[in-house]
Amino acid sequence: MPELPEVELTRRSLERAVVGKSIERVEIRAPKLRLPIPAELATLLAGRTIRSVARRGKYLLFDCETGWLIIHLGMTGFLRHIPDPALPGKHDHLDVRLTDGSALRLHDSRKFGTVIWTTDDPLTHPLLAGIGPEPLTPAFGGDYLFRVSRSRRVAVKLLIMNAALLAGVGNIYANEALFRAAIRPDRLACSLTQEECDRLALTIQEVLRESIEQGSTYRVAEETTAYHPLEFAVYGRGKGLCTRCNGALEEIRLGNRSTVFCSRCQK
DNA sequence: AGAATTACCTGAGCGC
DNA sequence: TGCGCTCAGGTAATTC
Repeated sequence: MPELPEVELTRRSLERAVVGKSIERVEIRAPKLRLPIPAELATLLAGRTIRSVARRGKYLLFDCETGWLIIHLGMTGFLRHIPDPALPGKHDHLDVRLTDGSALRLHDSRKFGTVIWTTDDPLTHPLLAGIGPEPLTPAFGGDYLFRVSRSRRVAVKLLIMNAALLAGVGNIYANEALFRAAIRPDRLACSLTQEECDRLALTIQEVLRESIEQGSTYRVAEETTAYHPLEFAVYGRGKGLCTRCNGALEEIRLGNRSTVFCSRCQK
C-alpha cells in the first residue's frame, strides 16, 4: 500500500528513468479505475517530452509540456519503468510507451488508482487543492498539529490520516508514528497537549524519513519498487508482543482500519 | 463544520 | 475442490 515514502521512492526512481524522454504512444487497457482514464490521453501525450516528476501527497505529477499527467497509486498500484516492455500482464492497465523502446507501466490489481490529465497548475486541481501540508516540510510541525486538533473530537490516528489536514500519511505510518510517540491511537485529537503534538509531529517525520532512506537501498538491490521496506513495530503485528515492554499488543478498529498499539507504552 | 458511513475493486486466507 | 465469507485500505461522496 503506497503511502508517502513509497510514492516518493517511485518518484525518485522514475525521475532518473524517464525525465527528458519522449512519449511515443499510450496504451490504455483498463479504461475504468476509480475514475475513468481519459481516453484522449493517447492523443494528448503522443510526441510530448516528460520534463519532470513531482509529488504532492500521494500523487505523482508528470510535467508533459502541454499539461500534467497526475497519477495516484491507490491501494495496490505500482508505476514502473520497464526497459524492455514485453506483453503486458494481468492488471497492467496503462502503458506510456517511450521513444527509446521503454515504457512507463501502471499495474493496479484493485483499481483504486487514479489517472488525471490537466492543463492547469496541477496543485489547483480539485483533487489536489484541498490536501494538507507536506509532513516533511516546515509547513508541518507540532504547532500545526496542536492548532488543527483543538476543535476535533476524533481519534488522533484518524486526524493524522486525514489528507485534508496532512498529506501522505496512511494506516501503516500512522500506527508506527503513534507507537513511537507513545500516544494511544484512540485518544481524542483535542485531548493532546502541545508537548504531545510536538512529539507526534517529530515521530511522523522520523518514520517517513527512515522508510524513504531504507527503502532506497532496498529498492536498488531488488530493482523494483518495493512497498514497506521498514520493519514495523506495531503494524501487522496484532497478535505479537510490544518491542519495548514485551507486553501483548492490542488490535482495535478505528474508522474501519486495523489499529495496533501497546496500552502499556502508549497513553 | 465536523464526524461517521459507504462505495469502489480484487486477491488472499479461512472454515466447512 | 470450491463456495462464501472476511479482510486489506486510499479517498471521494454521501449522510447525519
